[in-house]
Amino acid sequence: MRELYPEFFEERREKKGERKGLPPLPKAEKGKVVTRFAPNPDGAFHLGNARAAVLSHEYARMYDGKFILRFDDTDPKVKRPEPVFYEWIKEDLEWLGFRIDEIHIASDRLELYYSYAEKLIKMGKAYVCTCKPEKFRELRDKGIACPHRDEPVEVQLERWRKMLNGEYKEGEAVVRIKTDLKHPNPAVRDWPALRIIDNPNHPRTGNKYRVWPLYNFASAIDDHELGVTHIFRGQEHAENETKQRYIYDYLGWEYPVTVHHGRLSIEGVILSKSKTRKGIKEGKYLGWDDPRLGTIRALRRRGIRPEAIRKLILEVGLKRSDTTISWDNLAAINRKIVEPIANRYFFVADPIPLYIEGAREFIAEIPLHPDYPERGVRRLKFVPGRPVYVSKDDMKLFKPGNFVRLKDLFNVEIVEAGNEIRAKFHSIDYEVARENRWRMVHWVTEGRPCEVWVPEGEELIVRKGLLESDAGVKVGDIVQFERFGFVRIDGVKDGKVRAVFAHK
RNA sequence: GCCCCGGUGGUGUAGCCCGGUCAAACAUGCGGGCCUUUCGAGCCCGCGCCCCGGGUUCAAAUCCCGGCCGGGGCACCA
Repeated sequence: MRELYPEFFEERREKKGERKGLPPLPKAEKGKVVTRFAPNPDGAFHLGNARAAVLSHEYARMYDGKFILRFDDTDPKVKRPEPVFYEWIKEDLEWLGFRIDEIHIASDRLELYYSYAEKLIKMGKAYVCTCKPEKFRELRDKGIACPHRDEPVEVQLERWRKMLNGEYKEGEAVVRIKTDLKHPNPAVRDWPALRIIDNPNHPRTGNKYRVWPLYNFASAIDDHELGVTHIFRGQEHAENETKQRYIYDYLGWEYPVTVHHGRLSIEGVILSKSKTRKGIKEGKYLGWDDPRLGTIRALRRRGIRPEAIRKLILEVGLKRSDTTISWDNLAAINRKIVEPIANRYFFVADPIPLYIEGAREFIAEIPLHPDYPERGVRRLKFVPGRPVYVSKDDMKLFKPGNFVRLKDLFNVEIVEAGNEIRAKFHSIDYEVARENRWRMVHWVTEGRPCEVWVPEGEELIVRKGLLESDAGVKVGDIVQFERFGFVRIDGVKDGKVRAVFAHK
């Protein structure tokens, strides 16, 4: 069939073919796409945020456009920004391989928001409401205008001045955007745009400003002012669009194209900012880069490569439903990237001495990477009378009468197995082990102390053991501990090595 | 309670807009085999999915209605 009518199958593939990369973006023109990523610097950047960031950046590049990083740091109180996170977020984005074309910080732009607030008040599209919050909510739920809504512009401007000059205290006045009071969603009705914070003590502006815009106001204005054409954000923002569109309509602006994606999480990895912050405070987590966490820094610390994160997010795409991917999935992507670069070493977890009788001195030469002999070898020296160490994990193989091959060394017969193991030399050749299907184990002679941190859900398991003594590892290396898994070297101190487990 | 979204193998996606070529594709996972001085990588074989019920139609994963399940929003947070 296929041979007779190749065109037929060709055509079919085109119509229903595989999607390569991201689908085209609506209303996107080469060179004119502007996207942005707008985090609040109140915590570390994590995989969940990375979805919006990667999509935004990827599309900006796909269309030769511009990618903007904007810090939405307009809440000095509830979600307080911290100086360190401005730096970290930028670093993490760069680590992911992003080219950031512009950086803007909302807290630098307060005067801009003020000018638009005033403009909207003058237009009669916004007003200063001095209702108690509960009172307003009550009216709003009934679809009734609050007493301040329809007062003349001069009165509104006077109140606005009082907000700015401090005559109103925190909680006493708020600027609201007029909307349809009968809007089916009560949250949309006359939503708040700017509020007062008495002692903001903002990390960047201190107490210079007391009137702060709320997210929907600042974001709506900035997206327009910065020329953003396409917005990618989580579906939790879908209803904010309804609110923001009022401003766009009043000012005659065109609303950007929006894509709402679902939430992205990884099974068994903690993402929540508040949970993380709490855990750190209580000493449960070591910090924002604790390997159990899903922050970009934590993933990096575990040896996850930036390409893997990007590829994962692109694979998940723009689906609107939430996705929880399994660690296996990320691991599979990462393994392909890391496998060719990771040199091999023997790490023996929970070492047990193995005494061998009848063997001569022998030096095992093992390639650093089996596929790249040019990288050289490591040498492990066996000395008669001195034990080698094997892992307790392999204990089931060490039964008297069993044969095992010490990888790249020789074959032995187990004589006795307990807190230490006795064996006698059998033969050198690998072929013998292979023909008899003897299992192979890794080992070290002296070894240097090494511990591997293995994150498992809420637990961080520390595997202590011995790493081959001459292993030339340095911090940041991603290596494979043979038969154990891929790890990233996290610290080397006084010859002691600490590694963080990535995956098998 | 009200207002939005979603629901394709164990997991993640493609296909749905424009019904047939979809007893459904890709990746991962799992089982088995080959190869290999790693239980790694690679190669081969196998397993496994259209939430349910109606309707429209010659024909439905795809369109319509209802149900069920899941997520999100309903802050002077972002």
